[in-house]
Formats: sequence, C-alpha cells, structure tokens
Amino acid sequence: MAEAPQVDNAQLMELLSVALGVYYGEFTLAAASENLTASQGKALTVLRRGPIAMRALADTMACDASNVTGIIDRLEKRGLVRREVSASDRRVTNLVITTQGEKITDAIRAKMHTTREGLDRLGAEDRNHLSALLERVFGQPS
Amino acid sequence: MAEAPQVDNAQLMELLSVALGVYYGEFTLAAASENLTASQGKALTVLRRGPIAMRALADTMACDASNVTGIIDRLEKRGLVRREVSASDRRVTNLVITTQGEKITDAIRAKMHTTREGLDRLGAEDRNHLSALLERVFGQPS
DNA sequence: TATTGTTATACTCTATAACTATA
DNA sequence: TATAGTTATAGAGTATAACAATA
Repeated sequence: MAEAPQVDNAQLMELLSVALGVYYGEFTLAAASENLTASQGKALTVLRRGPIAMRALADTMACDASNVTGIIDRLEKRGLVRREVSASDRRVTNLVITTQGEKITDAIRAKMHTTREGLDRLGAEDRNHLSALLERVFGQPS
Repeated sequence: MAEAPQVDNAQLMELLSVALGVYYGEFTLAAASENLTASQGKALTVLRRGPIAMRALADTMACDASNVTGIIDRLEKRGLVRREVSASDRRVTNLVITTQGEKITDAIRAKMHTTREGLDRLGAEDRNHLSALLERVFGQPS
C-alpha cells in the first residue's frame, strides 16, 4: 500500500487553482492565435456544446447579459455564430455555432499542447478515474 | 470490476472546460463580492503563493507585462500589495502580498461553496487520487 | 544589445441603468 | 408586471508600440 499523502481540501483548492490557471492560460493563448479574445473563445466553446439562448449564455459565462450582445456581435460579424429568433418565444434569441465556428474551436483545442500532453501521460484507467472525479466535483450541483 | 467508460482525451478536455467554467464563474463572483475584478483576484491569488516579479506574474497570468502595471497599481492603492525593488537587479520589481491582501484571498476562497462542497463529496482516498492526477497532468511540464 | 517596467493608444470586456418588444 | 435582448456609459482589462533605467 502507498502512504496516504493526506491531502486536505485547502491543498486541493490550491492545486485546482494552479491546474485551471495553466489550462486557462493556454486556452487564452490558443484563442489569441485564432484572433479571438478569451471571452470570445469561451463563448464559442459553450456554443460548441449546442444552441443556447443569449440569457443562458450570460449565466454560463457568469457575466451580465448586456456583455453577451457585444461578444456575439463580433463573432457573428466574422461568421462564427448565427442568431435565430425562437419560434416559441419571440423575445428569445437562440445562438447557433456555424461550421466555420466549429473549425475554430477545434483548432483552439488542438493547440493546447501542454494540457493534451499532460492527459496523454495518463493511462486509460487513470483517464476514466479523473473523468469520474471531475464529474463528481463539478457535475450538476444540487 | 466496473465497466471501463473508455474516456478519450477529447472528452476529458471538454470536462476540463466545464470544470473551469464552474470554477472560474464562482471565483469571479466571489472576487466581485470583495470588490475585486477577476484579474485582480487572480493576481492576488498568485501572489498568495509567494513574492513574484512583475514579469513573472505577467507570464503566469498569460497576459502582456504592460497590463500588470495597472492591475498592481489598483491593488497597491488599496493596500493589498506592496512593490519592492529587487536588491540583486534594480530593473526588477518584486510584488509582495500584504496581510490585508491575504485576508481577502482567504475570504474569496471561503466563498467558493460549489467547488468546496464538490471536493467535500470526495473521501480521503479520492482526494489523494485527484491530487496526484492533477499533478501528473499539470505539474511542471518539461 | 537585451531586459524590466512604465506610458500612450485603441479596442474589448464588464456592470449598471434605461429602453423596446414580447409574454 | 415580468422577462429577453439592446443601447449608452464609465471603469477596467488587453495587446501593441515606444520609452527610460538597468544589466
């Protein structure tokens, strides 16, 4: 049996802070290489998961709804995102990523070498375990 | 034996993206409750680990060095950070967090309920495992 | 010559408040 | 009345370029 390192939550919070800092820094640089700001890249990443309303995107990005207008304006001007008025509620604007937008999110992800090489160091079992742990920590909070 | 979910790196990258979104969103709100922007909170969090030069902080934050000047100006004006000219190289400015700055980072961390409760759901063994996995993925990249 | 930190500039992000359209 | 999205505004973040001080 290996010695239990006895990691407490404060140390784990610190480790998460460092790990996600590395991830976010690399994401910012990768987005910049595609001429996107971090916020634009983040919005595009959320849209990559599927269509979403302006308001819901603002909630996911933890920013005010008024900010999303400008961010989406710039992405739409570049043809990376499409606005669609909801059929069921005409107040709602649904956002849909375009094929070109999908290509850019894929390009950003492909450029995140540090993170990908880090994950490559894990075997299949450890990948499964990390996935399960992240889902338990960050998955649907009650 | 449990069925192997067969998680590939693309899924893990997506999961990391979601985790970062939850963590960063909560961090932004916690920092705002202390009247700090996300960037100011991030800078203070890095400084909490120990003194660091302006240039190194810019690298860690993945932003241009010129930005750090303004961010530190505002933190210094509030007494949360101190500038110290390096004794060994007078071009270098070392940044030191103050006692008041430490208190604020602790207050921010204390307010991150979703993340902390997520970690609380893990037992001692899973905490150790998550810690080891994060270090293997994000620890000192060659 | 090269590096550190600052300043000036232009653009983007951000929250707040007020507004229109729709429910 | 309440909600979705936009606009206007002011302060903060951001990269670029140019600069002074130091190495």
